[in-house]
Amino acid sequence: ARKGRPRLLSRENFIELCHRLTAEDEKTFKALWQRAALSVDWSLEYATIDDHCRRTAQLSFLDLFRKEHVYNSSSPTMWDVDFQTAVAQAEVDDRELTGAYHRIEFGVEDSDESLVVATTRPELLAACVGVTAHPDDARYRGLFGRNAVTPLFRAPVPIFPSELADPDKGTGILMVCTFGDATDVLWWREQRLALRQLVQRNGRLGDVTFGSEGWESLDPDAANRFYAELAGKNVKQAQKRVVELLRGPDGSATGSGPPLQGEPEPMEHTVKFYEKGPRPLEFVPTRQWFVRLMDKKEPLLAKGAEVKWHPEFMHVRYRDWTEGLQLDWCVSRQRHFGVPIPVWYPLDDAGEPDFARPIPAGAEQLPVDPMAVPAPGYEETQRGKPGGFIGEADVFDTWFTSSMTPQIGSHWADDPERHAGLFPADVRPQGPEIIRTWAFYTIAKALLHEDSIPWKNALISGWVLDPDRKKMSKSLGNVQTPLPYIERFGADACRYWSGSARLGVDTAFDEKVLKVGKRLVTKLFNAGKFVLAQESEVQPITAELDLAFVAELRALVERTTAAFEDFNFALALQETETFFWSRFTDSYLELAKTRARGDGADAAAQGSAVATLRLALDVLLRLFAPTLPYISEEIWSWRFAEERGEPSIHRAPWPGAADFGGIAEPANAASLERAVAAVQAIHKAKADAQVSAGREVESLVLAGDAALLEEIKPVLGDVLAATRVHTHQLREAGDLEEGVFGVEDARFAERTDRS
RNA sequence: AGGCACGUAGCUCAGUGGCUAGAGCGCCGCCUUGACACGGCGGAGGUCGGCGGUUCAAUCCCGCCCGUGCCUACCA
Repeated sequence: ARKGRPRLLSRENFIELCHRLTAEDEKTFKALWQRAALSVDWSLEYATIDDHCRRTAQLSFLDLFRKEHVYNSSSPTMWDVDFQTAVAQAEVDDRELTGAYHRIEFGVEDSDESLVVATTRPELLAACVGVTAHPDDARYRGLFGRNAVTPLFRAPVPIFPSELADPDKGTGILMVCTFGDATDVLWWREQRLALRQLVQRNGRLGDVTFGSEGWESLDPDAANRFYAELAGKNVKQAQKRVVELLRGPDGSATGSGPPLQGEPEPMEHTVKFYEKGPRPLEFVPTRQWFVRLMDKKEPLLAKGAEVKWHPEFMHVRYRDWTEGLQLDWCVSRQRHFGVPIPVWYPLDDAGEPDFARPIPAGAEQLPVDPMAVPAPGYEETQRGKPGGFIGEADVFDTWFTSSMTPQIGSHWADDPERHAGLFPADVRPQGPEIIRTWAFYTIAKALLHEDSIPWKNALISGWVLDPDRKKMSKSLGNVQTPLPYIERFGADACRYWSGSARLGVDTAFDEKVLKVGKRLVTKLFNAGKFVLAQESEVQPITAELDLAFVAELRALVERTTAAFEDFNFALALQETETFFWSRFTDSYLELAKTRARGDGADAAAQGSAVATLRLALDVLLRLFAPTLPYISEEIWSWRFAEERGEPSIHRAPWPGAADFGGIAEPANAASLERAVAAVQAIHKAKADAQVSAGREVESLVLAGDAALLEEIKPVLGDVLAATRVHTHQLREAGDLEEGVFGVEDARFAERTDRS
């Protein structure tokens, strides 16, 4: 509606354009999500504007209507003058603005007394309907019950006491207007003050006539003369002009000079804005539909406590928001594109709508547009005619539909059996900034419809911050989209990065993490290539080194599974990654590779190593699969897909006891650790001698304490093979650190060129 | 102003009432290794924001303070 341009479009054309645009956006998003390998069942795809969702949202309304949880009323509502629609509390943003206290002298009726109010909104002076101060404020106690007289417009308005007035703010006495802010609305209701609505829906001051009913003035001619200068102006323009008028002596309510006392005094204050709006919200009386929530804080809090929040402290945000609710949920929006509110209103003989007797749609006719279809029991020809009907033109707040996400998925509206099986849902993943909207309204709907929670777990992510730790936003121009990174690093690397972020913790975007992810993918590729290149026959796993490694692998599966079950996918990834890198590729694989190739090993020992390598790859791939779907699927396809008769790793069973059946425990759980320590000592000896780790060793002496030497024996063959030691001796030494080997008298072979 | 979270190596982040506080990146040195140089080995680098307290023992628990982010309130 801004700048008036879209108004050239008809409602129908506008809606048509919206459909076209959303279809394009959907395509883009779907392509991105598929590229990012989101494991979505695309057969269940929906759009919140499609028939199924419109039916669900409208059915939700009808259910709430039947249960009397919704009502329509004409009352001051937060209104965005640019978007020209009502907004809900949850869509409001506070912004710091510089304003100014304007001190304005009022008269007191039938006396020569005066008072000075302080206001930041002098342009609403014509809408002043009262004056109030704190009951204990000695300065003003004598004025309560009498009338003040406004300058310029000479309107007599009641002076009343209110606890809400702060004696320390401004002058301690203030004018009540219809409507400057939420407190004005409160006073207007409590004191049953007059309604002098000045600001119109378009944000401009309307036409009013002082001296007419509701616009009383002691001097209507003067009032109208002044007001003529303001009518039609927007709020900002009107403020400028009214201040000029107040600087003149003519408008004084006391005859003692200009009403404006001194110069306006700049101050900082917070003002409510629609989250997308450029100008402050106004309170404008309009007819709106509301969902009654203010009387349901207790059950809302109870349902919130039933949900398991991850991380737990996010529950506090829900609680704080719910406890702080101040208004029922305004669900009607004055927009073209959206889900229509499925009601009509009967017209009386004079053609006036009876809003107190709305006609709801029948459940069987959903989805329905009351602007296109006649009310039940009426003919289309009766639309707009006396004795006929009109259709509701408003649409729902988008959250009214989005709050039904679990029910949309479970087909609450048309498949009770499916709904019973899928509701409440297991998990809601979402961002922290929409706890007060998406999460809150979804919980509210589940409560109102079925006295249920909508989902058992709420997973609240953190934010991705830009590299300077600032929140990404359009206005800062620091927003990143995933596609360029998917192209540069691959989808798996991007998923590695997002999968590393802890729930509820903000993470600065860092390309380094993508590089690490890409490196992991490459390493997996190479490790997979090596493991599956070992073609010799698989034998039972019996070698001590292999058994010790398998025992560690089994423990890893348990830790990773537990982490996933706790929704701690970052820990699951970290556990698997660390194990893969340090225990598998750096340790076990290096130790077992010679034996697996068959160099000097018997068939049983070789087969044991090959079996272990295959098992490790098989299990690790499946542990990685949720985070790195592409590379794990690729490697899986090389051999396991056919072997297992399961083409996709993503449908293979999760690793568990079945993978470890019949494999014995190692004689010594620390066997792998001992072997690693021995290799490390020999590598260090080579590094000290500045020869490559691959250099053959003619002979060396491996030193260690007696227990250590005993423990190394079962895996010594693998150690010597991995380090290419030809002959060795063991020597008992007491002067080494615990668990550490020493290498003595190493004689390295001459370097030989490999052919 | 209140609430919640965070503050750990140059950077991005793990972590625990007790072994010498960790990883990756970056940095320095060595190794052109046979799945992988997008690799391997070795190394330097930290008063765990500050000050108090509880404890035999605190980076971790408690209090206060400083800084950062978010939420809520203030909106004359």
